[in-house]
Amino acid sequence: MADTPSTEPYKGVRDFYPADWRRLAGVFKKVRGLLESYGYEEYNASPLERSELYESKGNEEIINEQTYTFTDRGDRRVTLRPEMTPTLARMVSAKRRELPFPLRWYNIGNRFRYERPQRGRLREFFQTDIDLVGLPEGDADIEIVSLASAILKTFGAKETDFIIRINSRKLLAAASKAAGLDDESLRVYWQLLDKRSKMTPEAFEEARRSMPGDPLKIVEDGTEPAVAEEKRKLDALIDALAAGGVGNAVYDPGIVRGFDYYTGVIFEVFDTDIKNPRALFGGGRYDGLVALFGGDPIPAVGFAFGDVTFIDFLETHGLLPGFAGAQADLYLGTPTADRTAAQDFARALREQGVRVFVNLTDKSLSDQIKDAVKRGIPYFAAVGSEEAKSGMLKLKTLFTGAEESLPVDDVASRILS
RNA sequence: GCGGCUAUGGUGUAACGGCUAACACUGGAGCUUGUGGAGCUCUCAAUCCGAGUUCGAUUCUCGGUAGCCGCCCCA
Repeated sequence: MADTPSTEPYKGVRDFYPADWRRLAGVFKKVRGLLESYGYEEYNASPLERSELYESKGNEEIINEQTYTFTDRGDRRVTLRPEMTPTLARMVSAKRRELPFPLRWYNIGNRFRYERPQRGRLREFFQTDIDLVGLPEGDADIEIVSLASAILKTFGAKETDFIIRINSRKLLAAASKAAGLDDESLRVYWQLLDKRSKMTPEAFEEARRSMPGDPLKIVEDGTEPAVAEEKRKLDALIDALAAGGVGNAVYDPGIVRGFDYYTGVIFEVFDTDIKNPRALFGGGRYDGLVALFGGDPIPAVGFAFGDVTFIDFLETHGLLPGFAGAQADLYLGTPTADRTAAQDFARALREQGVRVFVNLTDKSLSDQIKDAVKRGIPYFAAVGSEEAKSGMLKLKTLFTGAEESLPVDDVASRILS
């Protein structure tokens, strides 16, 4: 008994039964439709990557403690991808001479993080990554932030349901330089900014005063020319977004983001519902990442969002579509063990695009109807010797109970209409 | 990595330290061999693991494990 395998999935990962997967796949389908309407193409790669891909960038603690990393039988160090951006940068760099820039690429796939599961955080989750590669700051940033907004709106979200908080790494860097902070105090200051939303205003002000310099003050004063210039560019971005129909983007000095590779605009999208304070989307400009593989830098901007927080958001706001669906349109019942007639009908109907399910059990016809109802299949017809002879089907609409006799050639158009 | 809460059939719940661990739903079989979801009957199925206290532990204690919720971190 001790060796009986558990039916539980591995810690922090999920099983997707057909009803679960239908829901998730339905959301993905809608996301794909929106992205493709903007000319974005889906790419993909293996979840297995060389560990070195993550070691030259990002943050040491994340790589060492928060990834699935192991050594394969050939002594190669392998990591299950925790994010897609390095893979994208690697792929872009590898074919930099032949790809038609700018690239509009997206990927929907699983990511792995070795950390303790809690609300909205699992060890495997699905993430959508959207990137625009090969254009400098400016219109590309506007398109990317607009896309984030468009995805939410295509699910029916209103601008009052979410807010886009924007900051700029260049602005942070210029202000920090002007404030004369050394690297260590800079790190502490950015951490403080990151925690601002979790602090009371008084606590934040007090912590801010205890720092050796105050970059935020320099931004607010606007007297330092280099800082004022970056702030002006950020304001221009927000104005351009508003002009393009994205009215809920705001400057937020508390947006910092954890990764070192961001070089320009950074942003996060939040639910305006205070019960759900987690970031829904996050991203920014990373102009230096592709150059890590050699060659000239290729500028890029993008963002990503995970399925767990996204679906939480949709549910919270009553925006999750039903995605009601059944495994088939028509259930062909078989009164006897001879199912050849039913199979013949099924083949003909499938060629006309009907999803047909043929009963293969020995259940009574009445149980077969119950089975069809339980499965949510909308139409039922029994096929036995009578039907084989006449070529007529008695098509029953299970939802209403109505039954009509149709020649088999008319069944497909009736069901699909 | 740190802390809090929880753990009983597949699911949701019940059981002053004391009888054969109860109920509902679900699953299976039947009433019903060419047409409905109901109803009725029967039936499968559980105290997370390991110590301890006790005459006796689902119940109390400790440890482990798992889940949830926070913290850290967050690509």
